[in-house]
Amino acid sequence: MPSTMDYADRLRLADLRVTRPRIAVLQAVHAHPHADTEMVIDAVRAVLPTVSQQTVYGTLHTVTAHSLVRRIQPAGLVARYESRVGDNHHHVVCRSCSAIADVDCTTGNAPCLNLAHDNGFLVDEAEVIFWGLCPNCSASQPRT
Amino acid sequence: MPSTMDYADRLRLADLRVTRPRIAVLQAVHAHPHADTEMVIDAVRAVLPTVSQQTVYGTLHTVTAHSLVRRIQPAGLVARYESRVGDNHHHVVCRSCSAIADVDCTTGNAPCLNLAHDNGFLVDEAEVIFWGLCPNCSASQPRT
DNA sequence: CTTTTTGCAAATGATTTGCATTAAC
DNA sequence: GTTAATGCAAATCATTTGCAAAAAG
Repeated sequence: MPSTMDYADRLRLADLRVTRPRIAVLQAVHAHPHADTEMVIDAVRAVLPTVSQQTVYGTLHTVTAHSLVRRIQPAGLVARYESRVGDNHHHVVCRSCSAIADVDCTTGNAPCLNLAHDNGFLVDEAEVIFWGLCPNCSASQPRT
Repeated sequence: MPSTMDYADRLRLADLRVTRPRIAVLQAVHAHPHADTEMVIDAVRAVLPTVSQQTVYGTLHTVTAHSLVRRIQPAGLVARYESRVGDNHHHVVCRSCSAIADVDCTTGNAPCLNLAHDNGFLVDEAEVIFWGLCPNCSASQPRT
């Protein structure tokens, strides 16, 4: 697992100033995959109690823009963040409890990236979200 | 193109009461694919000027719940609605102007549904969103 | 020291909720 | 006549914005 030093280095590599709130945010996202902003705020404040909500919002925006974290936002849910970046993985989302899990790419080589007809769009990313029920929720809802 | 009568029939088939606002909402969604709520409100009021904003919100919710329209909400955008339902098609979204176009499914039959590992989730839908630049925006932004 | 980041407070904006009135069946 | 849908108003809630104070390089 990356140490505090690693996060400072990553910030420097991205030409960002190294601050305690930023390191705490990166740590929080790494420690809590798919956490939303509220959860990140809680985790950050466990280490730095005085960090403001807006700083966390701003920092998440900044580190997302510099690809230090990835933002995902399935329809109807608030934004979530994760530290796995640049590896083209996807997500399963529970319709009932909104739990999210990673899905490493599917059948062979991202077949969905091959558009039959792209309408003239210049496509740079294919985002796949699988919807369903997580193990817990499918157990409690035998048949809808 | 479906007539007013068709929309009434569809509402009845879904065990929904037939009202003028509902018919106007279904017409608006059909006439403006990928319209957001605001655009639907405008289109509805062009026909029925007194329909309230909340009625449109509520009606879109109701008809979505009964699968008469489909709701899509790419990350960072407001909810959009379309009348193509049940045909498992996907979308391309422009990062610059948020234009949306349909993408008919790619390699054969929804290959993305084959999860390598589903984490125990009971998956019922695979939603694919392609991100890029629409023809207009890629023309005005030669190279970013 | 200069520039960027932080914190505080207030604003924004899409969407939801509660309730009395009205329309569908 | 009953039940469900509409309209009005107010509330919610994630997220953004403006600006002065503090910290980073």
